[in-house]
Amino acid sequence: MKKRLSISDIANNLGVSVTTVSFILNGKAKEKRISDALAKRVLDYVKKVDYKPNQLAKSLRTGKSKSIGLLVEDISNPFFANIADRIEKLAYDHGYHIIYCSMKNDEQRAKELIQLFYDRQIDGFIIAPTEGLSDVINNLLKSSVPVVLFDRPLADVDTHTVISENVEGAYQGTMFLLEQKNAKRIGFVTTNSTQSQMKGRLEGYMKAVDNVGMDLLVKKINPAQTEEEVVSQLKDFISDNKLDAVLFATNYLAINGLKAIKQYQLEVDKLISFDENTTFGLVNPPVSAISQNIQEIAQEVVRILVNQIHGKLDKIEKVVIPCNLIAR
Amino acid sequence: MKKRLSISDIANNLGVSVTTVSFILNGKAKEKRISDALAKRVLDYVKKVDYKPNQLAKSLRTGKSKSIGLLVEDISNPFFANIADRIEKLAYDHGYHIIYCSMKNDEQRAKELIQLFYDRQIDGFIIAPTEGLSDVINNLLKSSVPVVLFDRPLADVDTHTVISENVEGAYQGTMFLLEQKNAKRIGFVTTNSTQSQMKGRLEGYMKAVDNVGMDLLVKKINPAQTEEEVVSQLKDFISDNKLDAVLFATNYLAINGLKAIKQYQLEVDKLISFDENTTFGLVNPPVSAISQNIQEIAQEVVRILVNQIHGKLDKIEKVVIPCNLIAR
DNA sequence: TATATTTGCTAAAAGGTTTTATCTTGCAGC
DNA sequence: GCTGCAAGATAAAACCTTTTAGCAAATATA
Repeated sequence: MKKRLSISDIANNLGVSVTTVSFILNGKAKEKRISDALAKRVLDYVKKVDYKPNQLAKSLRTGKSKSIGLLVEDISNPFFANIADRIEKLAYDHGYHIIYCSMKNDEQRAKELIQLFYDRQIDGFIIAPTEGLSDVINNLLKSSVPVVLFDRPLADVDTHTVISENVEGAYQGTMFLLEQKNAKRIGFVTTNSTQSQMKGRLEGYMKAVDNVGMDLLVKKINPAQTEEEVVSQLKDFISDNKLDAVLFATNYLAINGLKAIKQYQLEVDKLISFDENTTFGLVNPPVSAISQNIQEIAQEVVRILVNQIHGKLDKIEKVVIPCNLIAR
Repeated sequence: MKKRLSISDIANNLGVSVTTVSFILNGKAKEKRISDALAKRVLDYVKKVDYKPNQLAKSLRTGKSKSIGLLVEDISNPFFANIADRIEKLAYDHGYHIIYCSMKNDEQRAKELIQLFYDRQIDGFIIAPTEGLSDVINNLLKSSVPVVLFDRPLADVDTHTVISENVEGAYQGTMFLLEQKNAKRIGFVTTNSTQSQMKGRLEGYMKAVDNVGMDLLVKKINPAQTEEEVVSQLKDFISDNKLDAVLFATNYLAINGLKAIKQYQLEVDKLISFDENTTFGLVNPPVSAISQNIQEIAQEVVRILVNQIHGKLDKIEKVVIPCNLIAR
């Protein structure tokens, strides 16, 4: 295993000082009055031997690591997977790379990970937080570490956030069921979590239903249950309440709803869900979608974080991105 | 912004040497004959002030970073997203964390990323490679960097690999269509890539069809095309060849096949696809699946890589994991 | 009593950068 | 012949660890 070249190897081999090589490599040749001739000689040699600086040493010295920590609940959820994919690409274009992690309901582990990332001098964090994370995120902020939250803000954390227009999205989705689908009894299925995006969606549903004086029909599912339990509860909810339409607050619930409908041959056929899914047009009944604008969310998240890292942000930004309704 | 404590701050504040603190912190107190009293004093103090060692400095000194690079084609593909999720968890249990990246057909970028990860002294790589990556991976191996490939080996790269039993899986899938579904004309849809997993699946299909002397009906799709083009080609393939059954070599193709079937109301109703998808039971016609054993693949990948990093592996391991047939 | 050995601890180098402060030389101005 | 300044380069400190080699005192051995 060939030992890697260091900057001092370069300096020795060329008979110049380490400082000089460093200046040239960092584009400070002019500023530091290194002669063009020498600069060229160094650059040529560096290219010839394919020298690459040790990033660890660089980071240690500068305190910057050119990397961003991305924490989501579950990378195998298509919404997060897609957004991770976009964020990764955008960050790369800014010269940052992503260290990601999924937290999977394990708060203890999430905290450890944030600490771990912090120990690696990560330049900033992008987090779709769970509720117990307020303290540790506030600690980051206290240490002036840039943090952007997305998907859901935390009530007691005051930092940049990028979220979807959940209330309006759910409102439009419900109105779609009312006006286009002529629904009479619309159920709303959500989780028992108190995450803000879920509250927003419930609010939008309620607003629309209240508008027309329809009954509020809400089911809160505990996602910790087995799939069978969830499916069976959804069946009961749909049939007990004689629903002809359902708004699902998230993808995962819609899919379990479809399973219930198929398995128990339920009548309900006017469905809409938050978050698009490639197969929503293929299932029976088809599922319309309130689609979050993933590309735009990713763009804003990265823009804000990078600006903040570069110190170009003075006030806290709270961005809200509209959703698209995909009618089916 | 409070400056972070360093080990020398600890040493100064306690009036002991840096060396001593380091030894104690690294559990070498006994071995280095530090008195229990002092060890306790240091540990108590470290806990009290919540000191965390700087991982960069640690890595710089030891040459180990306790991190693993995971490179896949596209993290938003559910197969990769799920496997990434599992790998991440298993690696964490071994004290490693994952730096992931999706390469998105951009070979140039993939090469840069591998170099970048290498520059950060990543302890090992897990890669689902594309074909142009042979050289750069061989370079890693030449520098004795541990590498495990999964999903698809590369013909000209000799390292550890974990793959599914593609030939057998496709064979069983085809036999299922023949024997259980009583299929008469079975088409096989794959991509135009020459990746080894695709070759294996084709081989399994051919073996089964040849067995019974049926016609070979194969369509190779260029995935660079737009969705409409793909859907339209699939429609032509299915209707021109009067297929009554189709085996899709991958998830993405099956979904486009379903779109073609729905959009053009095709007759074909005996479908099976590589890779499971939550909605395959909900669509019409339902899609059976040749499901790769994601948990086991992740386990083997991590086991091999960690062993290799720890120098516990002398020979090259080539692991093949069976698939499960999910009949619908 | 003199010599080994053990105990308990530490100085300093090493790892590879960046950056501050400084050094030498040549030249212009007077 | 002196001063001041610019050009062109560099030595050394700093970032924070780990680890080698070794020191001083106490204890054991002969």
